[in-house]
Amino acid sequence: MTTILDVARAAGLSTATVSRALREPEKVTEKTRAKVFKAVEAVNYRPNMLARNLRTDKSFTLLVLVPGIANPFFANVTAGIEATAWKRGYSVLLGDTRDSPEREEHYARLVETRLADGVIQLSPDYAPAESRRQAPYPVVHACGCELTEAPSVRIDNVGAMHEVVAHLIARGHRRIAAISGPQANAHAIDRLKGYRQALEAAGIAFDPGLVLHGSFRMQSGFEAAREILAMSPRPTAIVSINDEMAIGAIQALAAQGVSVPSDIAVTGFDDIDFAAHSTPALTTVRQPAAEMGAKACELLIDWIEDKARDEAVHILPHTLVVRESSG
Amino acid sequence: MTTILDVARAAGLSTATVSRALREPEKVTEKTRAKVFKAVEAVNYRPNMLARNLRTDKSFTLLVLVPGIANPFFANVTAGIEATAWKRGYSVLLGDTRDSPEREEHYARLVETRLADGVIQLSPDYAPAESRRQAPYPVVHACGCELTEAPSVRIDNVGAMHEVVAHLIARGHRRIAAISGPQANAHAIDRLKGYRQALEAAGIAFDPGLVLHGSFRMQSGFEAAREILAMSPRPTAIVSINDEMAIGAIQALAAQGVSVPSDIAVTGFDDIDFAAHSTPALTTVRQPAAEMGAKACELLIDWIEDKARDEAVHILPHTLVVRESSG
DNA sequence: CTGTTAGCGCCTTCAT
DNA sequence: ATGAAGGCGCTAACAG
Repeated sequence: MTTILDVARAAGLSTATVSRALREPEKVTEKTRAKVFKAVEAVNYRPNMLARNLRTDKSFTLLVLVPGIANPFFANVTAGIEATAWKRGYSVLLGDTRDSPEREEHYARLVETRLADGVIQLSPDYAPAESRRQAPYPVVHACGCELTEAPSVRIDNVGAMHEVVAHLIARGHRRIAAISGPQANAHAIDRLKGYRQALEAAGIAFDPGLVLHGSFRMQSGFEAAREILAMSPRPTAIVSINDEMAIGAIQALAAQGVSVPSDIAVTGFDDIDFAAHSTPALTTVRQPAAEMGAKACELLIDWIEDKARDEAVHILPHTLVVRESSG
Repeated sequence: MTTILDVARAAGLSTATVSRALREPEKVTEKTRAKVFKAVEAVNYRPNMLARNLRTDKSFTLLVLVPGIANPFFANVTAGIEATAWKRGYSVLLGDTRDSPEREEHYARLVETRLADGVIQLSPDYAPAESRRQAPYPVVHACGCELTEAPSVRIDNVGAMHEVVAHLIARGHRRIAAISGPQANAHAIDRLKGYRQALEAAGIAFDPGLVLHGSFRMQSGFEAAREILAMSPRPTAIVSINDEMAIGAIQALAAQGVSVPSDIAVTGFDDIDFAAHSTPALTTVRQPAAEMGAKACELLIDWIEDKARDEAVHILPHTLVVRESSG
């Protein structure tokens, strides 16, 4: 293995000068720089980052904590993070928590061992505020909820779901079922809040019996739709808290010969790629996934490098995308 | 920051003993071990991995090169990799190449700087065989093609597509269009080969005019389907090389009032989650995505740790999953 | 079984 | 502008 010493010898210089030529080229003569570069080529030198990392006590690595990388929305956020990290010279460590506390604990440990300079968290309920404030390393949330503290990025989940429901009400719907997520899920809570607000604004009484709790997965949307079909009177619209469950619901409806949107309208949330290409195309809320990841990544790297923590909650714009499924 | 020296002092031992107690507990007295653990707790010690990595010249990190993490199939392979890496004490660095040579080059550089102990490549045409053989670090392919060398994991792409086409032929189809991928894509080449073989076996002449080249994305499947509808005589079936393009095609067909499968049958490839929940549900080939990732990860770690390179190409079983879209 | 000691490769004062 | 030298925190011989 060739080291910086090999380069120094080949160039007839000291290791200190080689190091400078490589990291702060302006602090070195033009001629010296050329000699160094030539020597680097000659001995095919690659700096040993393990050594550099130890010496500088930085890993230039970001840990991304994802509840599930197979979820297209999170995959897109992650892609945005990776793109930005790449631009700024950082690498991305992938931590798939699978909503397991054990795994989160493990990955938290990883940062404490200096393997990452900071964390981007995609799950809003990862850590209670108290423990987060005490985290000995920078943490930024990319998909926050109402309670998520700065520095963080999110959309207005409450307002977005409010718009969705208002859209359905404007279409004449008054009995609107909701497919929510796990009871304690922060995004589910926010979006359900928007659902209730919209009903209230329209003078429609909230009926807890119309709210079902799924798991964010297609299958649970499928099952929820069957339950909804059994309700009487039968709802004329279903809002789902994410696109996957909406797609599962549409399938269940189609299987029962219930036509969407003419019999029942369905809406999703996220605007993953498949939403635009489902049959019928899904009305949903577009979250700027990649931008959310990118912004969170910027905030984190700024924090790491400037030592200055951004104290803002960045609320990115969402869009109600009306397609066929809402009539 | 607390170091191993702090622990040693708190325990009244040498740093060497502390190191042993932590890494090779069996080489140390029960009593010593207890003292060390207590001291670790007392000073809240976390080993500095940057130092350990330098000293041992290992990073316990694997670089995963993905053509696009937003692609659900690759996301699932990655999830399989992460799960196995976690079990064996490794971390996963995510490298999204976006099919860009510049990015691949960059990430290759990363491994040469010791930031990763090896690479798992998900794109079969990443590097020509020649350069791979010379790679100074372990590389394992998780989604190989016919030409991919060992150590690697793949399915029988040729045989799988052969089955798909044979299935359609058995249903009475003789004019079968294909939505392929980019001309040079290795998976596209393999699968197209299976398509031709199946036609040949049935005595159906291969018609290059029936083969369209997409980009693996839904939109390109959508566009391809429109072209297919304009063909005369019109094909009675469409095989797509992946599920996304098949879903895009189904949407285009539905938009034109063409019914699937009664007017035209459609098949996909991969069996991503959405395939089972599309309308109509998609006939496709199930690739064991997570298992492929897991196996590749095992091979890579074995190689890294044993210094013994597995010389086999592991061909995992696929399954033809017949659903509604093929009639 | 435990302690002493010598680096891993690099960066960074401190001199010159 | 360049060089000499020390040390980041840890592990691995080598002694005892």
